Amino acid sequence: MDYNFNAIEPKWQQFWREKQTYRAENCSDKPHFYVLDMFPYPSGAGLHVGHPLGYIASDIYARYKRQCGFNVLHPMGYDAYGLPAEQYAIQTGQHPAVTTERNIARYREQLDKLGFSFDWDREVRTCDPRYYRWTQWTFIQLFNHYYDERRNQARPVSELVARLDSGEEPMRDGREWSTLNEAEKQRYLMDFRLAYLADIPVNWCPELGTVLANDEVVGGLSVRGGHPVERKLMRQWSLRITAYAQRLVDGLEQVDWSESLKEIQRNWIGRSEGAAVWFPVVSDDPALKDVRFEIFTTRPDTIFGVTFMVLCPEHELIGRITTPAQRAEVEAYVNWAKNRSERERQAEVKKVSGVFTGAYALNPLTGERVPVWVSDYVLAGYGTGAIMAVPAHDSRDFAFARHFDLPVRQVVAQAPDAAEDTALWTESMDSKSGYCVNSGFVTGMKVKDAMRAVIDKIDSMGVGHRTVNYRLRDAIFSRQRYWGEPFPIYYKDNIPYTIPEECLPLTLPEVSEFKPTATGEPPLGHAACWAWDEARRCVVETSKIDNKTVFPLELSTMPGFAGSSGYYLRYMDPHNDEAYFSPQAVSYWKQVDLYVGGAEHGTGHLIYARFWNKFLYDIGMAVMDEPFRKLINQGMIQGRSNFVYRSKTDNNLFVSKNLPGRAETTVPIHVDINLVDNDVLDVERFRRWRPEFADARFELEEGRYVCGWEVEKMSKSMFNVQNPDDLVARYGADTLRLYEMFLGPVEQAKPWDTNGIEGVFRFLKKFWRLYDAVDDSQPSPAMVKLLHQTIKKVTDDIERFSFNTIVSTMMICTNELTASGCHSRAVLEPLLPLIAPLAPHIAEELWHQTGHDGSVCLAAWPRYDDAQLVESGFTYPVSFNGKMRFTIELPADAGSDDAFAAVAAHPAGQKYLAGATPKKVIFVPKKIINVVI
RNA sequence: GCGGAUAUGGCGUAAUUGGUAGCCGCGCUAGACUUAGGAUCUAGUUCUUCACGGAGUGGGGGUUCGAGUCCCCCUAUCCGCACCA
Repeated sequence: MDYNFNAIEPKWQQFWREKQTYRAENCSDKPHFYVLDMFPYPSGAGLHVGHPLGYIASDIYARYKRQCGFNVLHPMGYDAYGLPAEQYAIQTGQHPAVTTERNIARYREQLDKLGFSFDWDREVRTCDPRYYRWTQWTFIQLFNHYYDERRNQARPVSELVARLDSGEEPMRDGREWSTLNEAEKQRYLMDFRLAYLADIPVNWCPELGTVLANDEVVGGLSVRGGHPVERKLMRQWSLRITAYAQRLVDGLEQVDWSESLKEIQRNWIGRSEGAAVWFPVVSDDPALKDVRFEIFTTRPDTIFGVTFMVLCPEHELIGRITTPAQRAEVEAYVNWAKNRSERERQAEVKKVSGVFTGAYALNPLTGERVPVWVSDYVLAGYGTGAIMAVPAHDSRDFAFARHFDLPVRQVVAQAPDAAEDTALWTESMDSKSGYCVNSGFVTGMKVKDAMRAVIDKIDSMGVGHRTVNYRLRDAIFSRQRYWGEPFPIYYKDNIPYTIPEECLPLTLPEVSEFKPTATGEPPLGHAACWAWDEARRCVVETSKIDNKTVFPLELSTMPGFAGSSGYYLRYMDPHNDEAYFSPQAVSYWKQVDLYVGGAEHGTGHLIYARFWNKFLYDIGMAVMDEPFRKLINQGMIQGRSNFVYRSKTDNNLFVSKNLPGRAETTVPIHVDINLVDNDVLDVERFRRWRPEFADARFELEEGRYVCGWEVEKMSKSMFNVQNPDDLVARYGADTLRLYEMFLGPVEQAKPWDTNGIEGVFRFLKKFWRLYDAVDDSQPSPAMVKLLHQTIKKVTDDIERFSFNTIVSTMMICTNELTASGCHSRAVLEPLLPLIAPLAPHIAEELWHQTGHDGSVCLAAWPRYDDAQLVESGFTYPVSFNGKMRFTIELPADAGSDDAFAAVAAHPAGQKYLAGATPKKVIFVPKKIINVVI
């Protein structure tokens, strides 16, 4: 019988569905294991071959663990809120819920065809009220907690209020708590809440009525529509993720992630140690008597080289310190800087700009007067928005000093007694190696020692202290969008209050339009029913707002990362209507043991989810501080485009790639990769592809038209998108699964290329044929050894996620069994559980054909036997005195005399034994031989 | 500019982690079988040479009996961050 995947695959997929083969229980005697994929956003385009790469890898591991006797949780769901569905809604009026539902159905259909072992019973969708209820609930908890720096964890705001009420804790700004009214108290508490409302500079596009991300603005105009964009302060919800910066850095030590991804996160968080120093303003004006700037520096050792100071254009002190003579110029500059988009500013980094305020500050260590400048090379969002400029040892300060002709003073040199460095005529010396010079009490010290000494000094003088700064910013949590989670927030006297937890979910209301309102409010402003009745505790018509008992609800919605930050916890207990997840469920599964997904989420989802989890840990919900124990980043699948070459002189003539006539062709033209097989063009289908090619003629090489190719991004416009459905229809899911793994290491980025898929398909057919006539004959020792080698290799490879080599190993095994005509049940049967994780359908079918009941996907993982492995000749790795090690191959019947001789004959043996035989050779098969000389 | 990674046949890759470089697959060459196929099987395929042999893991140096693997210096490509004080 032929290998008919079309009959086999649907049959077993149905079998698994009916028997609920992959259902996970929340309690079991077995050890638990949680394998998770990053859930997809169900886009209208459906799955392409890049999506399943990670899913296949995780599925292999999940199946393997199941066969090893683990209770495996392997769920799947959808990140269903998002922009594309909403953009589509604006264009067509089609409700995002409808398109999302349709896309999910299509995704599910595509996923089902690939034979994944997901427990679909646990599916979650972020747009499902039964799910986002808990996203809203978490937001309320964030709102109601603050970060206690001393205990280093989130604590209820109510505790803080109690301490303020009792007078145990003074207010930070020195005011008296008991004298404040409700609004003032709430405003004060807002600076502590982990979810807080604050004025934040954003890119606001009045025409589009929305905030735009930096990458949506070019040259001060919106990418979509080309409307002007202004920098504007807007009240936005934010999450105080910066409170967790240190723990987010520290937690990386506990997780098994690639070093490069950890490094990406460390850089993103950007921890830097340094000092905060106060520079008092020099002025006769009594109003400025106690005014001082706080600066942050990582190079306190260079404080003796400060020749000027720079404030960011947004700095609050600029208005107060600017002298009348400079006022007009400063205001013009600040204004200019303010209206520059983030994009423009970044594009013109090398252009030096700035203006002198007329004011001077006092260097607290030297007592020297230095001018204070304003420039946009100092960023408002980092440190204190003010710096001490040391042009000799900072390249940016150097550029500024050269441009405005400010003095440059060397305070670090390669040697303590070095002459002044002429290199400083052209560039700064930023290196931290060397010695301090011209630096008062630290002169002659090494830079590193001076850093410590200066910090100690400013600390004792009371003009500064040691401190740590982070590059990480708080996460803006508001979106002026419809298709997202509504905030469980209403406003009373402009003060936000949370909806009572029992009233959740606060379901997304229907709106008449998905666009912003005429007054520039988010789409929820169109909702007829979007007001909160405080007394009746329910949502009522917007028209009933009276600000006495009925109040307006928040109109913006949460961003995409809200729903994806805790979904992995919900899978543990997805049907729970009483809680996010039960304590029993979370204390059973604990955390994700293996997480598979793209590295592009390194600075987004993977940071937010860790923050979310740490917060839930602090409030006693999660039981682990880190959510994802091991993480594998699947490499991006790029497209492999094909090209045809059109003659310059004849529009209908196409020249094959390797012909001399190629030189006389135009730029290569993209051709749909579905018309190409192994780079050979199907000329008939090409003519039918588009009317303009109907009359195409071809200059062929050896009767074929060979296309050119190039690796590009996978995109529709390049006709290089590969749809997995086509390949499943042609080769079956098992072949596709195997081939995606065979392509190369999972973690490596690689172009999609179907050129090798035939080989994998051939292997499965060959494997299938092995089982044509299984007999009960005694296998030869060589075949037994082959079996055990295969088991060992496959087991090792799965454990180290080297899935591409598993396929090779199975191919070698199949080739050898075929070549020696082995059909022995004793060898063939154990191979089936072995291949089941990779190609579950064929394994299942053959398992039944060899006379088994039940599912091979639940059958025990085969064990290898060392004794069988060494049956017929094997390799001894050898070590000399535990130091040297090398491999000697010996026949199976070799005795210790042969081992002595082999060691002595080996180059290493000749050198270290000098012709003598070793006294003793200890050898353990497949391990080490110690040679005693 | 800073940080990280990678570099092996015509192509995708492998190498028991310091021990015979090129497994497996694609492609290619030759052949077998054939009811002519996008089927199956066999042999060959790093380069160079008629051959013996020689060279060979981006380039250069080093450690070692022995280096694709470890160390130093370059080069190229990819990714992340980017005026972060």
